[in-house]
Amino acid sequence: MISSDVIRGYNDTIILNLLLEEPSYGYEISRRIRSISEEKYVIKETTLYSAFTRMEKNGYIESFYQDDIDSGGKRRTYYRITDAGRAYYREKCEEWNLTQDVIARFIK
Amino acid sequence: MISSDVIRGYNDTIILNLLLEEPSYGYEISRRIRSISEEKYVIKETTLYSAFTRMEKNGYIESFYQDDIDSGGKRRTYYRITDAGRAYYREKCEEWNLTQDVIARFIK
DNA sequence: TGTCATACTACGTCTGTCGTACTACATCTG
DNA sequence: CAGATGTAGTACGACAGACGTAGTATGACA
Repeated sequence: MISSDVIRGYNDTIILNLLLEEPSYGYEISRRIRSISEEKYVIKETTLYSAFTRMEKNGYIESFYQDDIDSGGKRRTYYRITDAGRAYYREKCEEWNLTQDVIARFIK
Repeated sequence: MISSDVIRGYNDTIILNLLLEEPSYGYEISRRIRSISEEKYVIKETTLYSAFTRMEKNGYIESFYQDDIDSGGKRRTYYRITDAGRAYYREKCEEWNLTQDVIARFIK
């Protein structure tokens, strides 16, 4: 099991990747990261929600409220990726590929 | 070009990798990282030297002084990897492989 | 003589993650 | 009916690693 700390700097990218498909909210994002990573990575709540705040401030995502019927009319904060967010995601993907390549030269 | 920040947490691993072969000192490590990465990664001096301090404190490396003839008898601080350092390096390599695999699932 | 390369050290700042704790509602279980 | 568990967050302070800036000191080279 991995900690958010070793993924530091790429939590935002992971979240944006999931928001590419459709708007979502904290708890769902959290569960999806967990299942996609096959339980290898469980993001901390504080890490997740502070990423939302930061990314909304940076204009990478936008929030809106939605009262879902299936959860007994519970109000959730949904997030939607913006064009700036999509651009940032692409940049981070390129950066990641470079980084990965560099680190690989020093790892056995 | 990559910053030390995106490699955060793996600078120590990179340094240890170079020390696996033979003891070395700051400036040389710096140049080797630069050349091995083909100028893609240039570690900051402060990052490098604080990594030395941290790793010596953790027992992963040991320092010794050597007055080199080829550099006009200049005194350099050399570092040598310890057994604990080798073990730590192996752990970090495994962690890296896991992390890489997880992040890859969220990167296009 | 001055600039460049070498070889560091000191100190304070910043960012992202973490730990802990707390709220609130719904559903499930004994 | 109570209490545990799952859902869906918020608040706040601590911490570690990287960064920026600056300064020291030596030797080589032009």
